[in-house]
Amino acid sequence: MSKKLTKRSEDYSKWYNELVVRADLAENSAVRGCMVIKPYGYAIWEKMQAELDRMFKETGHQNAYFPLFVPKSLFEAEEKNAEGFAKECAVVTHYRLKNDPDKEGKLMVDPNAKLEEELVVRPTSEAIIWNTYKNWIQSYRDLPILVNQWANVVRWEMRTRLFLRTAEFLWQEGHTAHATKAEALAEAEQMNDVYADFAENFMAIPVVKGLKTESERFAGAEETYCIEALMQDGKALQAGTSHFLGQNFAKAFDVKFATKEGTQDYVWATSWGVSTRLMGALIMTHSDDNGLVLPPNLAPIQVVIVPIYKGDEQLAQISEVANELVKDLRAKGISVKFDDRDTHKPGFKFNEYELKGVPVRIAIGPKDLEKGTVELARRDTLTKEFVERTAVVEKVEALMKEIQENLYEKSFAFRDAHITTVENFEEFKDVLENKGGFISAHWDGTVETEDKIKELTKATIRCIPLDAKEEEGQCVYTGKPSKKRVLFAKAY
RNA sequence: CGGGGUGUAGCGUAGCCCGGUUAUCGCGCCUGCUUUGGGAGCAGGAGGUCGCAGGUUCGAAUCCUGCCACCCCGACCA
Repeated sequence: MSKKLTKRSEDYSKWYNELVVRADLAENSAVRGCMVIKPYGYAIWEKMQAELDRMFKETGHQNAYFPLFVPKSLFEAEEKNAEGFAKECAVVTHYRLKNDPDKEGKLMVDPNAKLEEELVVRPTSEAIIWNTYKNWIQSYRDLPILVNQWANVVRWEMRTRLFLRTAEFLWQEGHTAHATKAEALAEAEQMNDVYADFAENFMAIPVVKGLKTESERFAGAEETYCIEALMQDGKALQAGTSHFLGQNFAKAFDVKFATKEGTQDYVWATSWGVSTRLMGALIMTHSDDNGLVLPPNLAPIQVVIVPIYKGDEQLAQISEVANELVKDLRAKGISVKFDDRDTHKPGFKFNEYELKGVPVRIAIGPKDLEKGTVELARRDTLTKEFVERTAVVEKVEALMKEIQENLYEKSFAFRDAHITTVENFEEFKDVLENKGGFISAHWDGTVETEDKIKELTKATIRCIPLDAKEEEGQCVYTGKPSKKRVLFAKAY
């Protein structure tokens, strides 16, 4: 195996897979379609969780936990939701194994231990949660309920890809109940804004906020808000969704409440989620041919210090300087690793930390001891400079902000350059084929046209941007009148 | 589930068509010495049910049959 990664330009999928594995983020497991998230990858996910959790709580939400198993009868209560997920459900049918009488040392499913009712392993938790909410809600005084759950879900996908689509994935799912439609709608929109804020300001990933078309909408939702990001290969990635569920689940699970006026009404609902798929978005937005590039906000290690030395005596001298730096940087809340392993050479370490996306690297060698400097390297620009030892802490502190901003600006510029406005179908196909990215075009609003375009080009409507201007135009495919442009793209 | 492909050491592979000593090479791993400012060099070493089962043969990684697993392209999809 070559030491260098496959280049992005050569084979984007291969580059992605190699990067995920070699940067120590995750790997395929022995279980079909399931992935092992390795400690380094999980540390990044934990940072994301912590920030999201903070944002949820800031907007009044609390965490709770609901069962992994959903009895089939509950699962099928909301018909559209059930239908939408039916084809990818793992189902538990038995509760016991026994020794196989025909095969020594082997086990078999005990046919006498068949469950009376099958249990669906949750592909999403609306059903079990709304069945529970029924018991929690009697009056408008019980509302709103603003609950989030951190959990794993299972969707038995045919084809899987590390982080982007795995049979089991980690996510958070918020499930809220409200007394009015307006309040529920505001909640759905608010949480989509939270996601956008998180993606852009924390992950440095620019996103388009929008609404899904009817055919792309969550099964069981009245309206699906989403954030769409653009990957470096020109394909779009749905990074988060927030659904206005109307009264669909309240009706399916008979959740009524007494209003202030003394009447009975069904509860209004939302649900919203982001998953470990965001890790995929992170990787495919910022990384380069040398490996992962992490925004400082997400980096488990923000600064790594690599000593360059001959002999124990020199290492001791360098360690003294390094340890002081570690202390000073930590005092500023910066996470630092001093890599004094004697088992690897500096050049090896440089490449390793680049592969892992550590934002800033400090190298200290004999020359630096002499001059009172350190060598400071940025992962995002791959530039190096010598900095006075006394100025390092201040410099690094500034770099944390600068790199975070630079990554956002870089990906914003790329995204911006890949939103192409087109007026006719020839142009549409040409841009899709040769340039990629989002295509801003008029659409006549029908499912038929959307399907036809998908069939012909593999592009789907990623969203109807929330900030789309009213303008008179003609559908890019049928020529029928249209009042707004929508964003098309090939998607992950 | 349809169409195509692949299974050889931890990873990536040669050998297979045309059967024949001890199964090739690279990375990684172990030991020693020399090294250390961009993935070290040299020397030595360990590691294999050639996916599984059966068949043909004096002899099978190689040929035949069956099975299994995985990958790619569809359908599905956060």
